Amino acid sequence: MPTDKNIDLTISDGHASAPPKAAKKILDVAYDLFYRRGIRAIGVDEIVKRAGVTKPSLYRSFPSKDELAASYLRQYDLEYWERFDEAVAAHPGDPRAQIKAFLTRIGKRTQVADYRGCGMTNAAVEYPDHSHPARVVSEANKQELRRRLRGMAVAMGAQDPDTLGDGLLLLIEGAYISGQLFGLGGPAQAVARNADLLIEASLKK
Amino acid sequence: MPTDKNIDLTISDGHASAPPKAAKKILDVAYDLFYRRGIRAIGVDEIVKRAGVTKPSLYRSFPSKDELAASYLRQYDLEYWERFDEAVAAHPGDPRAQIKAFLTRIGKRTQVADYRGCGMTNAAVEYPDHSHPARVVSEANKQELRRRLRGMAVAMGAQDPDTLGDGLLLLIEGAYISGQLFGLGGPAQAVARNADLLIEASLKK
DNA sequence: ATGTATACGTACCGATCGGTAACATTGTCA
DNA sequence: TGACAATGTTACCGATCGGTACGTATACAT
Repeated sequence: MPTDKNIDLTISDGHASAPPKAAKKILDVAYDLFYRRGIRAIGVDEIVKRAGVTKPSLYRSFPSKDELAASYLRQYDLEYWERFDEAVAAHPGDPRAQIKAFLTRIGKRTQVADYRGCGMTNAAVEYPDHSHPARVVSEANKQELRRRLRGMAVAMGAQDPDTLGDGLLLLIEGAYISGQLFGLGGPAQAVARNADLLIEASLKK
Repeated sequence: MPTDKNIDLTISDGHASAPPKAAKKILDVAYDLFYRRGIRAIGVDEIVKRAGVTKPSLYRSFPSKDELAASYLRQYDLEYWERFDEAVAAHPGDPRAQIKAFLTRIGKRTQVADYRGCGMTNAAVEYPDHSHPARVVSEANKQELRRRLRGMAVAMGAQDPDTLGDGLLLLIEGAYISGQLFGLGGPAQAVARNADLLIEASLKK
């Protein structure tokens, strides 16, 4: 294989600062593989092969496969809140519209073949042990989601904000899971509609 | 086919007339291990060791580990619909109360330490490949759940029964997942309350 | 040019994975 | 007693698992 090491060293990087490039390629490939096929299903050999690097390179940047999985989820966490904040920013001061926008987006994303749900949720299912590095990241992400949803339920003026926030979380998690269980035409496409019904029923009258 | 169906009808009492069947012990142990710690996380060696049998015994009763996992889920399916039908039978002719009973039970089950959610859901997360034997069982179970919930939504007199049925399914799946993510005090304890709110908001007026 | 630090590659480790071959032992029933 | 089916015993297979010892190449500052 003529994988010349000089051709793709710089991926149109802005400046000449040189954080390790192998680490980025590894994390990118691991992200894709872990998300699509599951963490336990992917071996480190496949990661380094697809990344065009070698195993020692992986273990110089990451202490273990478990820690690589945690890094994958930390990256996932960043992008997750980016999407969340986009929905929030699109409707300033209107939490109900923010939720609707976020859920509509989720509902759309679930309606593609081979949708794989939420990487955080999936990782928690794969690693029941609460002390696993990947699970720690996953649980923190979900705690934060709960916190935000309950806060938005307060801002919406719900009679029982905690119950509404938790109800929205249940609908969201249900969408992630049933999206990958049912594929196209599944229940996840109804998540925004149901959330809006639930919100309507939960407001102070 | 060397292995017959081997459906147990062991009398299995204190007398020496019924040798405990290896297949049953294997399936019982696999059930417990697969459910609590995940299918991919458990090796066949651990199963046979805990079952007090040997590996050839496992492979005389089950063609492969994947098929053993499918058998585990078929057993899970049986017990799942037993619990479902119990809630239904407790409130004849009252689908709303049936749902409430079923969801109250789920909400309670989630409020224990180390709750592990739904074995069907977990298996689907562990095996994204739709052709995997375990996933086939899992998807069939969820299709049936969707069918029943939509039917009950019709019987409740919902304005849009399919939407309500799917909304209930999302809440249920959300409870399974968030139950194992949050543990005690998590959002899953609010599943019955939210389902009732959603039902109330979905009925014809 | 040379030292030094960093990035990378070759080759390998022991353990475990799912699965099997060949044979010995047991209990049951005819 | 003989036949049969189920299970146990031991040893083994190739593949893959996560992880590492150790030598080599490149970059840069002196």
